[in-house]
Amino acid sequence: MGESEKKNLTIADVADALGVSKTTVSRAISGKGRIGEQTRMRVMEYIQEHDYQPNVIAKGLAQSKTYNLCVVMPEHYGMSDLTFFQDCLFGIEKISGTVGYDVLLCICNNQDIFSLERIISNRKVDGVILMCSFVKDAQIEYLKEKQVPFVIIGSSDYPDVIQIDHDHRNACKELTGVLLLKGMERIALIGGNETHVVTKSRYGGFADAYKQCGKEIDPSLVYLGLDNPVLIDKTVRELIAQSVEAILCMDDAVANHVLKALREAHVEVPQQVKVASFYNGLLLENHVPAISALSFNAREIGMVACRTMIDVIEEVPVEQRTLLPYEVVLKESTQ
Amino acid sequence: MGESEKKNLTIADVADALGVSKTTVSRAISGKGRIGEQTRMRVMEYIQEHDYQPNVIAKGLAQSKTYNLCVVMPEHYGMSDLTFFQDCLFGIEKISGTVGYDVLLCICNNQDIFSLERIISNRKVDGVILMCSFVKDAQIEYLKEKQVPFVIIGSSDYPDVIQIDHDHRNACKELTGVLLLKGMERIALIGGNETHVVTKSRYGGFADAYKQCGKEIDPSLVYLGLDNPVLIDKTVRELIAQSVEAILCMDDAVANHVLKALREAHVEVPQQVKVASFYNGLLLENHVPAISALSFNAREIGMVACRTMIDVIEEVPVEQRTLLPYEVVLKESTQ
DNA sequence: CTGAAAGCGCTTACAG
DNA sequence: CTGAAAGCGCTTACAG
Repeated sequence: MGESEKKNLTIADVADALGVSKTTVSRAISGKGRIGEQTRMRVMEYIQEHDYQPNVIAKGLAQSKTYNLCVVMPEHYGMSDLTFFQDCLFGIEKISGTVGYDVLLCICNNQDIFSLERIISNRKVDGVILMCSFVKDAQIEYLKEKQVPFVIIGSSDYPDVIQIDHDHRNACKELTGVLLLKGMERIALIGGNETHVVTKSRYGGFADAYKQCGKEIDPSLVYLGLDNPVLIDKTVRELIAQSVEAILCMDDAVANHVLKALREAHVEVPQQVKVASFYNGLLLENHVPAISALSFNAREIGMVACRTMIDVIEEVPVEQRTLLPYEVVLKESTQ
Repeated sequence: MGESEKKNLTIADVADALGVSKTTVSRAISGKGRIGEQTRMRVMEYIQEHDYQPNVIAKGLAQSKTYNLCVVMPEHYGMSDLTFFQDCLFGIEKISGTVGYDVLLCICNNQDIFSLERIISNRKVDGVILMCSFVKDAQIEYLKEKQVPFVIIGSSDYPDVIQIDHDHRNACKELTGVLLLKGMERIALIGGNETHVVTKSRYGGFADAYKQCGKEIDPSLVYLGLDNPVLIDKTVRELIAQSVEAILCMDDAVANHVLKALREAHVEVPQQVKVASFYNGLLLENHVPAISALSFNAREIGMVACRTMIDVIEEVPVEQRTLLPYEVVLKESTQ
């Protein structure tokens, strides 16, 4: 005690101190290979007392492992994705930490996966988690080519990719169904980046609800790909002119703008027009009136994705696709 | 070509292929040590053609380096911090990638730095960047004790810590000054987490402005530590009753609630009360009326912090404190 | 200018 | 049950 503990202990140090071989120490620590209970105890005790910390990098080199996961975030994000990615990331980090893996961050956009390529060719990770996937996805194509284990958060039409997703389709179906059951005839659907796979799922759910009720979608009320406030404003005014009864928004950033446009046009929610969002982030949290929306647990999906990724790395069998539950939260805006 | 390139090339492979020693190959690649221009070229050519990728992990082990940076994000965040952290992170990643470092993510709160301890004792990083620091900061104390190189984004009263910050104090002084110069007498200041160092800086700037004008702060108009909508609501109502002329908000999440409370009380901005924010995120982006606010470049501070961290690691001298510029953006809400 | 050898700190057949 | 030795893929004095 009181020693200047500048130098880190190595496995050789503890072997020497105990008069055993490095092999024995290694075995005591890893639990692999036969070893006498006595010696094991001695080693563990010494290690505890002298605060020996194995060098994970060296261990990794010997095992051709890194104990790192790469998680790739999209470079471009909107206000509402952001909290999703953040919470999701926290979920990933939470699990990875508990099983001794670390998270290496990678920022990509679908046009430029240079950053991902660097990390992979540097062999810095054992697997990668894609937080965002696209209809045509350069990341997926690259990872498949390089035969790097990966999972995606979301869905994908690429074959053989391991997917962890929320059940957006059924969620959207259910929320749309609620409005349809109220007898609404003129329901608009707006927003949604069409390069994202989730946009297809959401639209699919919307369509499913119509089909189930035996009604037809009115294509003139569907505006996909609206990605800026000015367009949304304009669209909302058009919808009002067409005496729309309800507006479904692809996410709460869209909903936020829709609500603003409605307010400016002095249209009351929910009295004159009902509004709901297909994704519920922090943005609308304190809105008055409270906004009906789908609710997904971002942290949970991160945790499940991470668990799955590690299973893949450690070669335990996993489901090809796992679908997580959702909540339909009906509030004032659809009443 | 066409070969199944399952096995990665090693430095030994290229040495063999070229009939030189591993030493020579290593030197050709690293540029360190004497080496004939001829042989250097031969090595480089071979490497290029056969797409040899050095194993960064092995290199690191030999050099006792990791080529990883740890960036720690706070676990708890508000809507307005979030875009800051995100952009900042992107700035860090941008620079780190270009100089061959990767970013290891760590989530901490000031009570629980377990995650950071794990990464440090696993020796997974060469240095750490703290994106958020506290008046009493367990992270800083730990890193100093362990003698791990680190820099912080923000300011700190701990001795000898390398700080990269925006000049919040002068920024706040300037914005407050603008209102004071308009002849406002009753300016309120609200919001701000008092465990954050930046809250002190902001308040300091606010106070500086008063001092410069030879006026006195009215303590009954200062509400620090307001961290929830309900409290903000209540406070805004009190302020209205006290016929406040302007409300300065510590950040735009606070501003957002203030604006909402004002709207509900049918108080017009800026006609009856002026409003401005000391931090400008995405949240107020499209607000009507447009909100005056301070503007800081989060991506830039991330880049500078990362550059500084790497300089520290590579032992090039750095400034103890670097202060980045700000913009005071005056819009409708203070006119 | 070039190379043989030891070393970074672990793991893991192989032999006893 | 335990250990000597080779190996993971690099770097770097040291010697020539």
